[in-house]
Amino acid sequence: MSNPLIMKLEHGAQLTDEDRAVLQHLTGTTRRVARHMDISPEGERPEDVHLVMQGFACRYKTLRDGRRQIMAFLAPGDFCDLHVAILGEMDHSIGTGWGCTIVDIPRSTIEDLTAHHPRITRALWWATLVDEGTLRAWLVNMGQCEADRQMAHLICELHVRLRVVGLAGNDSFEFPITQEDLADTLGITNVHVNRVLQDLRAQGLVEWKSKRVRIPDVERLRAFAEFDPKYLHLNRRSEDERPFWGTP
Amino acid sequence: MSNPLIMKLEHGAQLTDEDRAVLQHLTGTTRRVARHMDISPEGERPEDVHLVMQGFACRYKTLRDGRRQIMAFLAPGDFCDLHVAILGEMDHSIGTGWGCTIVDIPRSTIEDLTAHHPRITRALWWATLVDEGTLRAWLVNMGQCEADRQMAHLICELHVRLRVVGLAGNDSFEFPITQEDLADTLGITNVHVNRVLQDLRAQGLVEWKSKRVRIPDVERLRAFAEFDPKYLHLNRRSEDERPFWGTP
DNA sequence: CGCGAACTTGATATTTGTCAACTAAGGTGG
DNA sequence: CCACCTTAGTTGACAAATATCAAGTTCGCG
Repeated sequence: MSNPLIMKLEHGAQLTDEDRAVLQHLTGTTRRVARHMDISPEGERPEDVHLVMQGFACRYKTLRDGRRQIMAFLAPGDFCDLHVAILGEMDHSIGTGWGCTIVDIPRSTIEDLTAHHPRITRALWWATLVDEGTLRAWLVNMGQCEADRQMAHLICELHVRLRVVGLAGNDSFEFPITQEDLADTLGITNVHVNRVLQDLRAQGLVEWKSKRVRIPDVERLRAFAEFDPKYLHLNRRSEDERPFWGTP
Repeated sequence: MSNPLIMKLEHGAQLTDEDRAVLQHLTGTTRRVARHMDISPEGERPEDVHLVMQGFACRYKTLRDGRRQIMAFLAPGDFCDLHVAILGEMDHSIGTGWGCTIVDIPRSTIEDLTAHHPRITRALWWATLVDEGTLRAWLVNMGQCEADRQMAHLICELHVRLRVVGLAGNDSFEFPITQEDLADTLGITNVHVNRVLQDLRAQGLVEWKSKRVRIPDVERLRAFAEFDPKYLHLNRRSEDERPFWGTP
């Protein structure tokens, strides 16, 4: 079983075999979205809920003068717009930075799900609240840290999140993003991103070569970034402690 | 009727008279919390849900070296930690910057409420999702805007939010916060806050004298800040359009 | 192999931070 | 009601972080 949604939600609630079966058979249309396309543009009132199955999407907002801020990376197992129905319409856009596979799930399917499966409902709200916690962590990061710490923190976060869905090894993961996109994420220029990365490489904290990120010493990078994964609220952490924290 | 919680939730769902009556009689212990006190410290697993009734609280996180980032201002009608039970424990702190009145509501009371009043439940989730939208707006603001725009944007947001609960007039409101706290909010130094404020004053965009903020020309400030209140998802906006947008 | 996108580098400008002093405001005890 | 004292706000000189602009260089793909 390698459904990223299930792998993720296991960390947010105690699922039963029945819950897992229900999630495994969530029906929807699977489609491949090419790079630089919008999945769900700002202002729309989406009929479907969108779930990332493979690759990465991102939440972003474009300002009038063309500047762009990326507010979240959406990895496999992440919903793009789960509860947007309550708010009415999207106040930002969802795009694929680099191409990904999406499942479009009718809103009614989700409503069915939450009407009959309380543990799943709870897990879905857990995921939403973790998204909010992640946003808070990004805000702290952006407000209080210099660019090198910010970058390191982001890498640490991605490492943990991708491990949860089986997409990161002990010390590395694929992350096909340009330095320009990173700049729009951290709120700095692409030139500065480049310099910061070189600096991290020179310090031996990060290797980042052609879409693959490697972290030679996870503990050292976490210390540098003052990274504490608590905000991700991965409740089954005890089980995963060993693999998460690297070489035994 | 001037219960700020009801005034706010009216914007998130269609409440009935019965809903309003239930909210009006929400039971809890009212207490006054002095300035610079914590209502709900990081790491705690609070028994009660905390609702601000008067004055301001803030969500914040302190880093090891003492730097602090304020992530939200909590005004009358705002819950501090409504859904924290799902996450397990607080990943940040709630404090009173400047003294406020809080109602401690037992978690069981909230659970009763959501079990029997679907419209209220929906309104409470709406409030949580708006908090998340606000956080996204702050992130965009912080990532893409210079300090003067950030400050202007924050003032525009507070103006709208305080109008909703009847605490702001057409062009002014009370906001008892120090420049130091503002600095921790925008991620800049207090010295820079001071200079930015003087700049805004010189441009005639904002008056801010002894805890009272006045906006001589709301439209002009909004244009300067590129402020669009859509992210606050105030659904009854049509009714309020006139007073919100100033002189007819 | 060639072309466009992504990445890298250098020189310089702007924004913001740091430090340190000073002034104004508000609250308290005499 | 005043003197004092603490806190908040203001100012200036200078340093550091980051942006801007412009020109390479490398990489990956057709």
